[in-house]
Amino acid sequence: MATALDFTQMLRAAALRVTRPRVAVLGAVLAHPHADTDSIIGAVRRDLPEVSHQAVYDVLRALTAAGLVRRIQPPGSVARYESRIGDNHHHVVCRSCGLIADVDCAAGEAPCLTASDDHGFSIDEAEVVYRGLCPDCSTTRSS
Amino acid sequence: MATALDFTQMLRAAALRVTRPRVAVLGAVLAHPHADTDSIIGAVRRDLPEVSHQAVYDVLRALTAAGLVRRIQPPGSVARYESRIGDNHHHVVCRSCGLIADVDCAAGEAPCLTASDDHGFSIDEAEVVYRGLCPDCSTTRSS
DNA sequence: GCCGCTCTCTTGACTGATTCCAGAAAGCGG
DNA sequence: CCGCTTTCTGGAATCAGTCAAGAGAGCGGC
Repeated sequence: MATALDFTQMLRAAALRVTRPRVAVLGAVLAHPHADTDSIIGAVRRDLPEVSHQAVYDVLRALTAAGLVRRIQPPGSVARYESRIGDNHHHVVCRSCGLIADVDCAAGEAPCLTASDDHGFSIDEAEVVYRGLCPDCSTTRSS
Repeated sequence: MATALDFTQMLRAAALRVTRPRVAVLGAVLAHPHADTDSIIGAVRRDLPEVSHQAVYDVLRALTAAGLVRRIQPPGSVARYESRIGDNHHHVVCRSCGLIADVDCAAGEAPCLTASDDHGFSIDEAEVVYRGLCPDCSTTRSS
């Protein structure tokens, strides 16, 4: 498991100031993939009870801008953050319970990045959201 | 161009009551693809100045449930509605100006529906959002 | 064509996530 | 250790979307 020291180095590497709230938020995101902002605030406050939600929002934005975390916004849900970055993976969202799981890109690389007709757009990223039922909900529903 | 009569028939076919607000909303969505809720309210009020935003939200939900329109929620934007349904197409969103364009699925059918590892999920839909710069913003930025 | 049932629309208040602001506090380089 | 600059705190504001109650309107049967 990553330690506060690792987080410190990650922050420094991104040219960000190292503060207690930042280390805590970074640790929370690493520890809870796909956590929504509220959960992150809760996790952070277990270490630092006095952090304001404001600080968390601000830190998350800074981390996102620095590329240390990625922000995902599944339809019908609030913003979530994850720490797997740079590997072009996508997400499955359960229609019933909202569970999110990581999925590697269909062909192992980035086939979805190429649209058949790009309308003159210069596309630099593609995000894929699969919708369906997670194993649990699927079982419950069919039984 | 579709007429109020066509909308009436579409509503009846979907077993929905035909009301003035519904015809107007359906027409607005057909006329303005990718419009956000506010724009739709505005468009509807050009015909029926007295409709409440509530009615529009309600109608949009009814139309979505009936499968007459599709709701899309690009990250960083409010909900939008479109009338192209059932053809598995996706969207390009301009990072700079927010413009949205339709894109047919990369391989002409539905390759993106198959995830390499579905974690036991039963996937029934995939939504792809391409991110990039539209021609206008691309030109402006590079010049 | 009229009646009544039921669904839909209007009005207005409310929620919950996110953002804006100003001042206090804390990290970093020298 | 100092001072500058960024960051954090606390509180208020915004904005999309939702909830609720009562008035109004479509549809099916007569």
